[in-house]
Amino acid sequence: MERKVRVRFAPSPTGPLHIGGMRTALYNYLFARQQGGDFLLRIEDTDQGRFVPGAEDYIIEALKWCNISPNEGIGFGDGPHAPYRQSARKIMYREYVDKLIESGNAYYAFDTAEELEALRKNAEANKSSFAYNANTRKSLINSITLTTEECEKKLKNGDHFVVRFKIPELGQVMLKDIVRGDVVVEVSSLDDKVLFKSDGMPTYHLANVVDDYLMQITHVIRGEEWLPSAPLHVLLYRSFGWEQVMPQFAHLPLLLKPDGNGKLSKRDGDRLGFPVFPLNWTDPFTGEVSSGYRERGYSPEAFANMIAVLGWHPTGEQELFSMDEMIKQFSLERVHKAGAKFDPEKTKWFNQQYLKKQTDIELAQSLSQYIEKQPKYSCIEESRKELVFLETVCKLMREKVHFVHEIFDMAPYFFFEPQSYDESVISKKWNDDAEKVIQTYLQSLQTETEVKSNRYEELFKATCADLNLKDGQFVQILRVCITGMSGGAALYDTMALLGNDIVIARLKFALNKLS
RNA sequence: GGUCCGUUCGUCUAGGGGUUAGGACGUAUCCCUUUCACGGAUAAGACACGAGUUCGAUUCUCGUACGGACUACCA
Repeated sequence: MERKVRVRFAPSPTGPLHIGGMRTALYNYLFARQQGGDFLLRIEDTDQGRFVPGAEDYIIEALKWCNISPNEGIGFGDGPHAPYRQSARKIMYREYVDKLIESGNAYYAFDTAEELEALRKNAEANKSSFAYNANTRKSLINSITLTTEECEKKLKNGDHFVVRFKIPELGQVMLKDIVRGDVVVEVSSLDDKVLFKSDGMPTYHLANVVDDYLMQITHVIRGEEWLPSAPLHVLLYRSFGWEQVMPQFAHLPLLLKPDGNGKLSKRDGDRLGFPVFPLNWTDPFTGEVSSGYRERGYSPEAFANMIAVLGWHPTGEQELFSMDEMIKQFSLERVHKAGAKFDPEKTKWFNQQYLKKQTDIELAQSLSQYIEKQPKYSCIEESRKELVFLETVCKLMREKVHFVHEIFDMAPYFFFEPQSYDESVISKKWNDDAEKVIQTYLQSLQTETEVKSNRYEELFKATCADLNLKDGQFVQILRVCITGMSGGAALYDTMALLGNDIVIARLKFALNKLS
């Protein structure tokens, strides 16, 4: 019988999600939406020692920002399988561990962490390695080596114990992975992983399998770092007798560092100057702030598009995909096998592409929000904060930027009176002729009212012609006098927007400063 | 070390037994343009290596090299 597709994103709230985690969430979401299935968010907080305040809220906020909405789970209205936080499901796991112990697939182990650590160190010193497995469990302290009485006594005593999975001695596990094909592993290479910790909490392996079963998950889409433990998970399903409803696996390629090798980590962002997180994050312990894509001015659509094509691509040469297009075209079969090196440069291009799709007024609204947060906001004249003004600014600047905020950052002359003038242009082009041109132009402007863009141009050309000079040589000078800068928006349009009074004032000021 | 995964321009990728191996980012040059951009055009730039299968392999198989993940009472 065809089951309804149900997938989950199951992060651990140990810090902010980075772009790799966001991509995993996205792929789960795309797949669920395309298949008409469910997508749920489950919080895997079985390690109480790694709890980080705020991390869970961060995850929810990041998903919402990116329009990756689970239809079930923490932060999204829960659902029929609540609770969706593993710490709140704690009591359920014990029942399942007991089943495994009863069926002989798991056993109590009483070795302390220190004892095992010593064994590991020892093995390392001998250039070998220690694993709790079929060979070594016979000589360690557990319910296999202990008599039933001894074991019960220890349990009754309240001695600390863990429950370990008993890996079969012989055989192979075959894992069918949608991305990678069949992966075969000898069970003898696996070790007896802890399923149930001495603090009464399950480990990831147990909780993940039990919850996926209970929540009727059909596809496990997760990062490649889980591939090595996937055979264990298969064995777990088998031991529980759940193999018929075992989810299909799809292990996603890793996101790699832009420089060198290795998987992208939280540190790389600060080191290389680009965000690795969707949103800003302040570490609650150190106060350290890591920057996010949202705060850097990326649109969520651009962000989603850019992470989606890092490891997945449909046939053809399309690069830009709306969320709906991605939902339509996504397929796990077309996810790459190899890891993708993250390229921070290309992210800017993606944002630019999405910026181009926005209307002037939409841009003006975003720009307005940005300007309000500027320290010099109060110095800006009121009329230049108005949307109609900003709309024209955006119209003039939109082709020149990757981000809305750059409109403000790159073109301060729309908001402030220039105080200094680009030295490279002045030193090269400011001379007696230039002064004469600006002087004459200023005079003719003073006789005009309501000057339009093409009139500014006409007048400037006429001014130069009257002086027997070529206008082309002096346009740069005019630009610098008006804006202070050597590059920027279409000059005469800029002047028209600013208005004749401002233009005259700026020319006077410049003449004063430069001559 | 062991287990597993991977390898097409610098990067993201399309392709796939016979192709001038395509696109995008970035880089360079040119055109457009009074600037800066946008846009357009052009250029440089890749099938890791060695065998095998085959008339033919970048594509299939096997090795080698290189890279990566995992190897906790973390997820």
